[in-house]
Amino acid sequence: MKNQEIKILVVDDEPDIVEILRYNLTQVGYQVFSASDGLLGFSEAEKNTPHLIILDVMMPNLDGIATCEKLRADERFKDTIIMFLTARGEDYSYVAAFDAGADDYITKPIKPKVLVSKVKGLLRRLKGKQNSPNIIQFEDLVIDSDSYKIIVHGEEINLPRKEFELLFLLASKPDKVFKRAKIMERVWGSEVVVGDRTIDVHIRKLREKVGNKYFKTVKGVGYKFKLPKS
Amino acid sequence: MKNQEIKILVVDDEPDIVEILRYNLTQVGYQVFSASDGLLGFSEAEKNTPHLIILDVMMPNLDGIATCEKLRADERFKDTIIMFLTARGEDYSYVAAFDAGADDYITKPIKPKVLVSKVKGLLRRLKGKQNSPNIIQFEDLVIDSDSYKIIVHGEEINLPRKEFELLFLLASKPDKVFKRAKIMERVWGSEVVVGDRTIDVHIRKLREKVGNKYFKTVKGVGYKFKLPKS
DNA sequence: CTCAGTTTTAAATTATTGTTAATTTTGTTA
DNA sequence: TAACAAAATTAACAATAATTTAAAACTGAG
Repeated sequence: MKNQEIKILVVDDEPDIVEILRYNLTQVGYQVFSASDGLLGFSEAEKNTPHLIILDVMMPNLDGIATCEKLRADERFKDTIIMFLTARGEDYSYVAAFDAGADDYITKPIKPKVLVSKVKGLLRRLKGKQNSPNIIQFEDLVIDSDSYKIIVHGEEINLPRKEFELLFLLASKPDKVFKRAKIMERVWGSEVVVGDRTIDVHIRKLREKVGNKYFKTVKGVGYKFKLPKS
Repeated sequence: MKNQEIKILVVDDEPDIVEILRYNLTQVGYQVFSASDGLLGFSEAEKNTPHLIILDVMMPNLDGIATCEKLRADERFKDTIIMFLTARGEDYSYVAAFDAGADDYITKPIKPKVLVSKVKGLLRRLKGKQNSPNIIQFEDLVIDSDSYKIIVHGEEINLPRKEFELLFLLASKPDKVFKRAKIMERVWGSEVVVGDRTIDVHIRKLREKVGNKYFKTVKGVGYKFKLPKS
């Protein structure tokens, strides 16, 4: 995975700090997003699914620790690396940070070299594990998660977000049945509450657009992505 | 995975440090092994395949960095988490550590709470990955609980939920007789009340689909899954 | 603010699965 | 082996779950 493909989200209420981080990380080639408090940070994370999130501990609305807990409680971010930003000497806070599920922390004032080293180190780990290729391909179906686009025997189709994510989830483990609860958790997130019929409707749209043959209903359990040949 | 099942290897030449680590980690329930230098550490790792290894940077025979590189070069340890132990202030060393493929580091003097927090955090990540495929297999029968599907001499059959769960239960302990009450509890749940004939009917359907030879009735007691050969 | 596209809900319909009840068969035991 | 209880069998029925449609609610871009 190239640096350009790596998304980092910076969450801090001090614009100066955000800028320092953005500057240094952009310099090395990462894509940087930002948000000014925990709540906004969480929605930003939902939107971009960044690879790494840097959270300031002290923030309005939802502090770093709480944000981290919220993220860790969410299936969608189980592989996301979380890093804390803390003022030097606040010793208590970084114990709490690790308890909340953080992967590392960095102290203010920020030293660019240390920052970049840490980030690189943390991301290195990601690379090995990142066994989810951005493109899934079967006979006459290509699923490209960079552009939220699929190609069905030559024809290019853009899928809306939820539809795409549902398809991507199912297709990531062909033949595995995903229970409705799991689908809910992975595609909609644990906090959102929507009816079960919503999943059905999205499946229906996918069957329409992608092809009925790919989707198998397992009544009472969930759905699975079926390989055409088998 | 329970804490008791998690193996941690501590490699350091200072017995005091080893003891501090061992004490704190054992306290939380982990299994702790130790070795006094890099070479011994490596053989110990080969013997126990620990989930996490804590390496001191400064060690005789093979220092931490070199040991880490040696471990990382070995397929068997590609999923092992490696953590470094370093004296505070040796800034250079932890850059080198990450380069060698470390996952994290901790500075001396060791603060127990920080140590345990870090270890927990790193292991959290491991837990998600450790998913064993839930497949039971006999001669000409494969029961795959990921896909709610069975294969009987080559032929794929999709089973409805209750039927599958009943089959899975019985097949999970071949030759063990499951009492009707037990089956009821496990497949239907304790709140639901249905007649005893319901089980019979499901068994019948399974005999039809999976093959009569697998199911043995124990009159007055329940049913068991019988291995064809035995 | 408005519009187009997306997402969710609701309700009628259809399909599948699970349960029951009536009947036959089997196995056990006196 | 007759008599009884338990289990198998069958088909009809009930319950549950999914599909389909259409329309409402929401969202973000301009």
